[in-house]
Amino acid sequence: MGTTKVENFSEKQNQMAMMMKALAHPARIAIVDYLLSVDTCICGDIVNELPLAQATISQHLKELKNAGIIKGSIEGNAICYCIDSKAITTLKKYFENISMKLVKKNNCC
Amino acid sequence: MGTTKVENFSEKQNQMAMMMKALAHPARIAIVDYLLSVDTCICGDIVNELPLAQATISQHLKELKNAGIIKGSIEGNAICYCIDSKAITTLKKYFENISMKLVKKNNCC
DNA sequence: ATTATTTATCGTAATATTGCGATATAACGA
DNA sequence: TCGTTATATCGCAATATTACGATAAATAAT
Repeated sequence: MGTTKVENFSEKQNQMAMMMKALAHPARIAIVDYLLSVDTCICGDIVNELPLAQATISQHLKELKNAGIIKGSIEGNAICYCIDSKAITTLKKYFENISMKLVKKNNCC
Repeated sequence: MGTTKVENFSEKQNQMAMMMKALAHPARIAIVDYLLSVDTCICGDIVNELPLAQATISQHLKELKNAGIIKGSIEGNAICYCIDSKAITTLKKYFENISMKLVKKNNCC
């Protein structure tokens, strides 16, 4: 136990859950916030922006990258991170679809 | 350690992360899927729909309810659950806002 | 070449999550 | 009242997550 029973759910459901999980932490939301706040996506100073140790932030960035929320490319000494709009579009569509379906329903509660 | 350093992040960031966390599990995505698939929100047969024990599903429903994703009202013997459109709107707007900001940016990556 | 800067990884401790059987609670029907 | 049905809660075991210091790796600057 303790393990999610992934095999019982659809590919899409698992994928959706994975993306949500990547954003299910305030530090990772803060990272996304920060990436949006800067003009270009050339960064490398995320560590100074967040009140967490460098190792911790590196771990959070890895999770965001694994889920496809951000992507990073090596820029000389530092690494340039930015948001992957593809993932955002998927998530946006997911909620827009739910929203649309809810309007069509006679929500009794 | 092991605890999220909630105090270091904004109210909004923590709230956003909490909602995402509620959806960060395939079973909970499946529950939302199911609630959308039925016409009315009068249910009470979620347990038969998912390949998980009743205790587990009850726990997942509790988490969704705590995060404000669903709401439930007692309907005689059973409980009527449905999606709370308020939460969905918040999440939808969050991603629409990111999407909009990304368009305005010269994404270099 | 040596040192500084930046990011990743390892190891580890503390805590959280997942899942389920067992049991409790509460309303319904006979 | 008594059994049935629906949901919640408890307690526990297995596993995952969070956080960080230490250290590694890789490039930049001197």
